[in-house]
Amino acid sequence: MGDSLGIRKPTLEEVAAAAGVSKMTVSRALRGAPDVSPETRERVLKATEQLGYVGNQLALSLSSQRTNLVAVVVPSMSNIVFPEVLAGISVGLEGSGMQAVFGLSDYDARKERDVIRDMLSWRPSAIIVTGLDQPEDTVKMLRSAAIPVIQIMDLDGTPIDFNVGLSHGKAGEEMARALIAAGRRRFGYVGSVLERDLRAAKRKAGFERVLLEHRLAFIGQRIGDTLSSVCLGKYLTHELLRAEPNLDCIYYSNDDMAVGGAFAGMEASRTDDILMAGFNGLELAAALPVRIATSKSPRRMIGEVAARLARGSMVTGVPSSGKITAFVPEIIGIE
Amino acid sequence: MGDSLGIRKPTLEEVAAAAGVSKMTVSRALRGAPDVSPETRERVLKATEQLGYVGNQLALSLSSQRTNLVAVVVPSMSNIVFPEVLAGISVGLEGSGMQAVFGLSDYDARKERDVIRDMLSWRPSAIIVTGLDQPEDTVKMLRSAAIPVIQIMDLDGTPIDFNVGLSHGKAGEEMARALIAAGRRRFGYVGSVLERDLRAAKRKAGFERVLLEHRLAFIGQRIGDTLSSVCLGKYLTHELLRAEPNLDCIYYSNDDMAVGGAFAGMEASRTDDILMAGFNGLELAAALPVRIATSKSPRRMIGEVAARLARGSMVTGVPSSGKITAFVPEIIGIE
DNA sequence: CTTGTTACCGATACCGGTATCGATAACATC
DNA sequence: GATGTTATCGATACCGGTATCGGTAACAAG
Repeated sequence: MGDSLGIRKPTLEEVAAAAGVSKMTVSRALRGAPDVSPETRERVLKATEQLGYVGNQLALSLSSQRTNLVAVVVPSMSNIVFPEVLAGISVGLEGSGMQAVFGLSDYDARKERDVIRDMLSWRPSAIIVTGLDQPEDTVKMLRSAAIPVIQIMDLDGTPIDFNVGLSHGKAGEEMARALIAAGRRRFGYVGSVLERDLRAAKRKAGFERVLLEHRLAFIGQRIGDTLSSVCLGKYLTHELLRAEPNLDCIYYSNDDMAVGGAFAGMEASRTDDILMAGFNGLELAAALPVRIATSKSPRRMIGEVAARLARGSMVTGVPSSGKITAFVPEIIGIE
Repeated sequence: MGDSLGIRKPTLEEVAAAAGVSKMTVSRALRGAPDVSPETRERVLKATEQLGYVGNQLALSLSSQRTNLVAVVVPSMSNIVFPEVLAGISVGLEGSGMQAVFGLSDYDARKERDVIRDMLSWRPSAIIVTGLDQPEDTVKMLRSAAIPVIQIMDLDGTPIDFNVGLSHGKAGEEMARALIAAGRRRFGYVGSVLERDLRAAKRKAGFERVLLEHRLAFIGQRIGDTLSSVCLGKYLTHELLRAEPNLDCIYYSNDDMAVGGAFAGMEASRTDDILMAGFNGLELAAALPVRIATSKSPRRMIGEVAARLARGSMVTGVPSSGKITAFVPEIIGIE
């Protein structure tokens, strides 16, 4: 407990006593408000220093009726995507004095609702949530919070307030088009728990729409029942390659799975005649000894833009940018 | 702003008015305190429901003089290690009603101090920080916060209060011993910005101590000047292999770098005569088509234990477990 | 009928800040 | 000397909860 368990931290009142002024004057001096003489300010600052005074955000926020908190809810931390979004948010918040409070929903709508409720009880000045597919009661809660709701990552749906992301349906479509244009015809699919990762499901649906347009379809697919991972991707790919040896392309639910697929391809010596396609554009994918296709999602940027919107809301109550920020992922690794 | 910008959220007072009781009674009813008749409780709950009342943690915490916040400061989010620690913390906190507030230090001591200061102004009931090497003024600040300070990941140093992690010096030593026992003799090293990643530096120092014991030394090394990544590991490894073609083992600052190294080895067709050794035991490393050696660090577990300590502190003020929780990483991938 | 006892509830004082308005003193102006 | 102006500061009332104590009504016991 430090070396002073139980010793309360000094309050404004105590600093005031030490400086021989009222706490109101201390408050003004520390905030750099006018109406404080230079000498008094000096005395106050010295007393603050000596006592090691640290402001109390609880009292500040309660009193001033606004917090510098931004609530962030993401589904998972087990692949690098959401951490990078968080890093982007952290960078975007830098210098604003705002703090991110984060919670995990674990791809579970009920858990998400509970986490959001907990968050809202802190009266954050903005909340960033993942996706647009919250159930009705969650949406109602978010609306009645009367703060900007920033929905990130996804674009396919009706946003509550602000929306920063990309269309996963279109991303799937574009990838399919690019692969077909590159001559691929015999497609397989490898993914995992799509009923939870709705964005992956949207990409798959988009991909299939385009396949259908070309009178094509997935020849074979494997859906895992654990969270996506490199291991799972590798395992399922081995399975799929055994069952359908004549595939010339496999679309994966994301890059983690696709990298696993690439490893499986290497182990099966199928690196030349089959192309693995993922989603995200992980740094890892670029370093791979074999080429894989992927769509580069602007994860950091999404975080930064979301943070900017949150910042704006603190100053003006209304962010300056538009309601929807749409990104179009760049496809790389084909040809 | 939802559909009700500016509409203040209902307060206890308003719920009380709606239920026809005093706000004290509402407070009691909602907290499940005794001294409330079943009928009154019912009325209160209905009013709460109708108004969509959500408690105000600011007022609660200020009034009760304790928060359910746990501050967490980690250096980075750009590899999967710290996100997994955060996930562990999140899991460990589950059901306790506590919230994690997180900040990034970016491997920068000054930034870390500022972030910690900001965090402390929220009067968290515990704080989790990374490593034991905070400068004096930061330590002073942490001590005077009069809350449990939980230092994680590292063990080599003097903890402030609680310490959960492993000895990176020893981890380096053990890896060196294991590799030497397996017959490796001609070692190289690849790492990045060690003056910032102090734990990687400790591992390297430990590794070198054992090398010295055996009258060995790194034959060649490459130190990058950007953050560790798969790409960087691959690039530096190619460089090192060109400069020192007769190495039979390369020790890396972590698994990201080692995986990059493995890719370089594959590209240079050196998978049979040289072993790459990293640190962390990433899931990715296990899926690789080639074997690499690594020490499995219990990242999730460290997070969970830290969270448990934080929880304990909220109830009793003093966690029940011991002051130091030491893990010994298991070495895998040799033989 | 008086006196406890118990169950339930409200009034009041905080928690540690900020907003607002009023007070005081020093100085300039008439 | 009376008055206005400006700079500086303090007193007070909040913010939205909780802790604490006291009050009232109903019922049992004497």
